[in-house]
Amino acid sequence: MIGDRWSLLIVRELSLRDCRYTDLRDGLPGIASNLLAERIRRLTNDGLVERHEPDAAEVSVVYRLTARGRELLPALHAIVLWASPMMVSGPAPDDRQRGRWTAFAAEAFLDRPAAGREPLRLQVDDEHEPVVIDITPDEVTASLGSTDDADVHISGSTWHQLGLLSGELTFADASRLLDIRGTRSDVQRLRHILEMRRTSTTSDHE
Amino acid sequence: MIGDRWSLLIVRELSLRDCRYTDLRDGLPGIASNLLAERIRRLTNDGLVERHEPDAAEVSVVYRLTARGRELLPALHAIVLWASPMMVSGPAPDDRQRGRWTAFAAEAFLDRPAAGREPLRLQVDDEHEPVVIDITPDEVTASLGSTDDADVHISGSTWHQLGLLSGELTFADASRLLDIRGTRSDVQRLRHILEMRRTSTTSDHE
DNA sequence: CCGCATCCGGGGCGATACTG
DNA sequence: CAGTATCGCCCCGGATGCGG
Repeated sequence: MIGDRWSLLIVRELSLRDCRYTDLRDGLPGIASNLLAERIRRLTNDGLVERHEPDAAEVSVVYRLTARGRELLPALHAIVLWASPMMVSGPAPDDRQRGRWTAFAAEAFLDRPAAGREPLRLQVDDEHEPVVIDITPDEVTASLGSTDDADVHISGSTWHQLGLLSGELTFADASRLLDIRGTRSDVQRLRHILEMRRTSTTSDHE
Repeated sequence: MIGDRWSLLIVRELSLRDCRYTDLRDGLPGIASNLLAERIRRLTNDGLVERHEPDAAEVSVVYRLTARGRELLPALHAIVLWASPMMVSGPAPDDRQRGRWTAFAAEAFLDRPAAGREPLRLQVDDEHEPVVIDITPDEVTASLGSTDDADVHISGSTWHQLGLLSGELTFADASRLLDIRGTRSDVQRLRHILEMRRTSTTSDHE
């Protein structure tokens, strides 16, 4: 059900937001449209994806993950955690990175344990695709776009943003490479959250 | 590196034991030999697998996971946990199940949290491929073969064994479907361990 | 036997074009 | 926007061969 090409990537796209057909097409550079159609059909038949017909307020068909499809997220997160060292340290010349993928890696890295008392909202300023990351004690959610009321703003290279939010860079290193703005206490809270995750996931290989 | 066909399955095979070329071929029904050779080459070049030349005591080339390759196990475990409901409840007519795959699912299900004070050794009697599962406070390891000093013997249908050790069946249900033998206290300990994992992973959907 | 390399259909895949 | 249709190609699967 999920072993063939593109299927898990479609799930990844749908994990961040419900998508129209063209959203998926844009989010999966290189996919052929016949393959996208067939993969959606398969995933729908297998009960991982729902097709949502447009009602009065809506304009277009929307695909969304079912509960069963969402159960794949821990597996995707584990894969992303495994891959993030390579994404950060050795991006090939023609590798691309998108803000939404940074968001997904951040969800993977921050998801599991508790994350602090008060909610924290990050604005990750990617040139092409800014994302907002909300960290609450219960969960971490990312969404595309910009907000006015972020606690911390992170701008700079997409790769360094990924390094920070995936735990590959120490906060100290990342703050030299990125521009991290916010009140002293909010930045400290972010640092604390990230360092908690780092010690619990990485085996301190440096 | 791991998205194409067979690669992750090769990692799965190597996670249980070091394998010769033909071991892998046997463990991956349906793989073509040219593909196996090419996948091994890729995985080796990418640093996930090591080729071990036969020394004096050895007879044959052996492949084994590198540390980096072993870091994929959490991802594989997450996939297995996601898949096990389908493996247990709806095995298709031509689905196969092997003892070693039961062992892998058991590792996935039991791996994470602490597992009790004293080590517990299970003998899973599969007709074709019996496995021994050692549960210690620190880790769960499975190996192929039989042992004399198991604490608990589990015999019966391979599917039911998988259901028990992957948490899909309650211990009560499984003990009706399987033959579970051991001292009263050892069986209770097994039951306790399995029920701990069940409550922490499943959302009690029954 | 073991560890591959080679050869050979067939089908999935990738790119483009097309349509309601 | 949401797909369908078509086409060439390469990758995959299955069989066989072959030196160590």
